[in-house]
Amino acid sequence: MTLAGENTEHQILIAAREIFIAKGFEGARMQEIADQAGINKSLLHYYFRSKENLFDAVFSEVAANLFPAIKEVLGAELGIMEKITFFVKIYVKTLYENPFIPAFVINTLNTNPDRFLKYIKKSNLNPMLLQKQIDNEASQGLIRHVKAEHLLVNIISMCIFPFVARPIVQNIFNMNNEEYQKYLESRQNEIIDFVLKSLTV
Amino acid sequence: MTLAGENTEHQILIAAREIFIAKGFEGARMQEIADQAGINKSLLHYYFRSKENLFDAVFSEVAANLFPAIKEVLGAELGIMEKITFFVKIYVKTLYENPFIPAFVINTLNTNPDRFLKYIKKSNLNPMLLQKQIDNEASQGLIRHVKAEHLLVNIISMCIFPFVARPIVQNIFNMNNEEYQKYLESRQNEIIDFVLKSLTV
DNA sequence: ATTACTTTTGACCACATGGTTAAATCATAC
DNA sequence: GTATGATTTAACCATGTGGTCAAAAGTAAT
Repeated sequence: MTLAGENTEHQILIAAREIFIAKGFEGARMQEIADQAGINKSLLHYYFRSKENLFDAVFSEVAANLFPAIKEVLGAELGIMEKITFFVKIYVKTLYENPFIPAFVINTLNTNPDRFLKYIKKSNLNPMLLQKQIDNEASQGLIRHVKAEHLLVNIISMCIFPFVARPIVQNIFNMNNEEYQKYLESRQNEIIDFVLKSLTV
Repeated sequence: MTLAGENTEHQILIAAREIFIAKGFEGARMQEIADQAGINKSLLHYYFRSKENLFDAVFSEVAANLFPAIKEVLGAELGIMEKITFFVKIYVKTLYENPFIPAFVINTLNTNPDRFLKYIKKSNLNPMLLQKQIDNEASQGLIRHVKAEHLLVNIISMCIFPFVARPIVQNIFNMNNEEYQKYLESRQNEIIDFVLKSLTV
């Protein structure tokens, strides 16, 4: 593959990513992706045989970037409290920079479950270790005892939800866009506070 | 409108609801809805002029059922602790009975924001009252001080997320379907615990 | 039974969609 | 510069889509 080719392919992926994220698999149009990439529609099929293939290329890349952050932090050499603090900060920041990805993944997850199953690639995210650490620190009286599958889901829920349900939340609390940005930022510390307080013995 | 007509219209709405929830607006096919309802495709257009209209009828009904529960509980004559307990129990139960609705709403919200805006119908959900109550109980030393817009979002996040991200969560924690059902049930008390512990002074 | 009206159907249409193909253009090596 | 292979394009195609329409079937009153 020559340089021109690689560049084109990259342009296509960028364009496809944008369109697919905005409209989902069914809502996206090959022509629109081509326009966005500034190329002929046939080129899409030249580089990626079909819409499915193109989507897969986009989705696998997007989905792949969702887990490493979690995994890395959870595996770090830190106490639970510090891990949580680190995780929330990193995760919310990541979401802040890619605010539409969670809704895209959730959408794909629920309307094309089969398509998603290809990428489950055993996330290698082993919650057993986290549970061990929790049990350990709990027996030392540092935190109260909780189940990892609840703690982790609780934290991730609170991080992600304001991004996927933004219009609702924004409306209920009567915020304009600027205020919502600030709200999202302020949630970092609020979530950390909320969780740590809850873990206090 | 005769009885036959009302019945047919109802059948259509039931079928449309099922298909739209499963596949979203773009993914749903009028023919499929007609088949599901056991009628001719033309009848869809006879009762609802267009796909948009049919979707609107479905969505407004589905969305409308999302808020009253929240509103009712929040307005009740209960202390914060009791309100939270009640709310989580009612809400998770509702979700349990309609597990695909949150993803459907989130999907619509994000891929067709304009379509959603029609239904914002000032939810009448006034968080000011909740904030007043929080401030009040906090000054009495019953709970610590928190902001309503964070507390409410935190609680709702933890209730909804496991339903919209089920495949991911189920995979990470290696649960089969039965185990996930139990997990969802067990979350009721876990969430309540988590929140109440966090509110302790 | 006839009339007037609503409900239901099958045939049809215009158009958008994903995809194909053959030719044109571009690079690169000789 | 010419031959060879990769890249790009324009013109098409088959099919699926939402939607229309006129006719058929059903319903109820007279």
